[in-house]
Amino acid sequence: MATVSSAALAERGGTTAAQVRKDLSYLGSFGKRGLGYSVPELTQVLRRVLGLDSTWRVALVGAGRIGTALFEYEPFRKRGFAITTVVDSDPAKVGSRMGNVVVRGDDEMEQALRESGTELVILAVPAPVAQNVADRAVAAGVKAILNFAPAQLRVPVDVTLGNVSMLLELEGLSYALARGKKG
Amino acid sequence: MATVSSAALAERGGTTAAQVRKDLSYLGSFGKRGLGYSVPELTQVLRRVLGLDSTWRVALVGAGRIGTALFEYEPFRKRGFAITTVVDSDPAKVGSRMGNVVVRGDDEMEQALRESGTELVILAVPAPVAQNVADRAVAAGVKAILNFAPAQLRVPVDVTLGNVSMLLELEGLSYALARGKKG
DNA sequence: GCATGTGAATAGGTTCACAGCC
DNA sequence: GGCTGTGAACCTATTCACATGC
Repeated sequence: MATVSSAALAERGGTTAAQVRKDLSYLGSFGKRGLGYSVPELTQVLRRVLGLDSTWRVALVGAGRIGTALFEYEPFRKRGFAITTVVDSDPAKVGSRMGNVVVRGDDEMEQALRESGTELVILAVPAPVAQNVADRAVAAGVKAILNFAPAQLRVPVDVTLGNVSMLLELEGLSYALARGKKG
Repeated sequence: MATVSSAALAERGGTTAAQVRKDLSYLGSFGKRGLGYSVPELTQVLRRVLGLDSTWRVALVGAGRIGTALFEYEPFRKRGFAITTVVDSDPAKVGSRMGNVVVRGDDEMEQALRESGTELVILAVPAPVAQNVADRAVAAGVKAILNFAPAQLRVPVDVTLGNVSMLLELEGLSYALARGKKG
């Protein structure tokens, strides 16, 4: 059984079979009618499309509690996202090691990003400074930012921004709880 | 100037004025034509609707790196989300203190959730055990779960599930980078 | 026979545009 | 005059349903 049906994928992913088929159809038609999708072929196609077969230079800016946790976050490593540059503004941390990466100072950020050829920055800094750090990262040639700060960042169109909104999610649950009491 | 226009809100929030007006219109019509929205009134309404004037009992399950970081995450505290129960499966951690909260063992989880009257659980456990822990939390009366594990959880309809998908976001950026190289 | 791939139908959500009110 | 509130137009995304091919 090296094959999987759209219904099975939907079941796992919490969506519908039609949705799965429609989405996959945009990547070409490599399903076998009457059978389903070949698992090896499917993984290969998805890895390629998602760019998971390439290796991106990833830098972590902000080595506070969240940043440190992300540095060692297993799911990132498992999928091949290795953080090779770390920047922090705390002088006490600069020069120390995280794994085998030496923490660079905030004033060296642009240089560190450029010399490592970083394409992707994980931004784990306090909200008030997030926009400023993002601007500097963009100026240093970064093409994608994963923002963990609860702040609405503005970036140029050629830079991709991803947000991890822990606070918004929590507020969403608060909303649901408040509604639930009523209804 | 204790008033703000939909255009100004849109500017800050990275959306459009029409969108802001449409959304706010569902909460009643408390804007003043020709002026905008009263800031105190707007904050009050939003706080009430989001349930931020209520205090929810929040428990943290999983006191690993991510969990510990969340426990001390400033934006949560600032908005009034205080974690008053912590559970971890590591015997070395059980009985130790985080702030002034004593860490409870995994086998005490249901009891700890029940005796604290927890409505909301922050789930910061490894993906393979996330569903099992979620099921147990639901059985213990939890009504909302904020899941940090890269896993698609299944919960009853009367339980609200929020996901913080760090890995998915990162994969999304990988996709954008891969596309960007081509186009 | 069974499951994909895909046009057609539907639903959902965003944008337009303007009447209404301050 | 300026800005909200909202029906209508529009656009995007999901669901349906079935012809197609293994």
